[in-house]
Amino acid sequence: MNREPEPDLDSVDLHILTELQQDGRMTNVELARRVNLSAPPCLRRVRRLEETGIIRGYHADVDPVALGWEITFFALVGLESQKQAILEAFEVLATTWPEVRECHMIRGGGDFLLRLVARDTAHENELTSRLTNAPSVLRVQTLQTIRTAKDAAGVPIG
Amino acid sequence: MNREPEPDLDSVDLHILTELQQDGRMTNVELARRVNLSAPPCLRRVRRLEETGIIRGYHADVDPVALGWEITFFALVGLESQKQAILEAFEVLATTWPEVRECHMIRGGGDFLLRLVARDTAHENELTSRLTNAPSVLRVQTLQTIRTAKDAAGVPIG
DNA sequence: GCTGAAAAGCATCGCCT
DNA sequence: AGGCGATGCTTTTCAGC
Repeated sequence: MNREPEPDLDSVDLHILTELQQDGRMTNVELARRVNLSAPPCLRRVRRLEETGIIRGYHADVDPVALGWEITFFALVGLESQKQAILEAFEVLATTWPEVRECHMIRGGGDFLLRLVARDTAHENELTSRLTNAPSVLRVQTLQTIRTAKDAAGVPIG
Repeated sequence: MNREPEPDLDSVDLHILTELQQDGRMTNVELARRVNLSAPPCLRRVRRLEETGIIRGYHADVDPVALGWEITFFALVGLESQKQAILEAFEVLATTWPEVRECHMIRGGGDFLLRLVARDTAHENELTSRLTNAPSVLRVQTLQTIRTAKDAAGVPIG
């Protein structure tokens, strides 16, 4: 799990990453077949990609609506100060809420972009006002997703 | 792959989803051990979750920086019209670019929130101006991520 | 809807190229 | 580095509770 010096990836590695990004539960035998390798060297490559931190993990992609999370929304939150302590306090608050799934600090000072899920409109309103009333929060702009045209896993490869 | 009527999930199903959301490559035997089941019923439950579309897939989580995508940013794009044809044309454009990883239509009319990756600052600037100059685009506000405090897979369970 | 046994398939190792 | 063959697990099916 280092974060280091560009561990040269050849085209087979990139092919492996493409496949696993698309289907992370594929068996090693199937993966090997797709990248034209026999199973043992294929597995060795996968392990190396995991150990160097290029593959950070594998996750099931669960449908939020099926689990009762009807609303996905983003919130652009402006804080009243860019002081380190204020920013960190907000991060702690945001990352503690289970409904906050992502919390990104935005360049330019004192802003955060959050992705949240809510069970319904009332819950969304409650989350928004909890955000608005949180310490040091100046403004909250909610961006409610009505349609997701693309939600690609990971990054482009190749 | 239906999108249907609340297929009642018991606590074991929720436990399975929690585990696979966290480690999507866990073997079925290990999963069964964690949810206190023997392997066959555990596998049947996983298959059922997959078939009903509650589990939509599995993805390797690949480190963008390790693959040369140094910059992740969001773009809030305002269009000059809310006409269906204009919105759809923009969606087609956005989803076609490999650098656009997510494209969400935002409630309130004519806005999209995109998540993009770029190889470097020059590439980011190029993408931003390609967006700004795209047909029907009125304004583009970029939100560059400088720090991601939380990036949780999926949704809260339980 | 579970368990347990059994067959088939897979992961993984050591050795060779 | 990749491939082959052997071994021990894992997956998967099927009978029976």
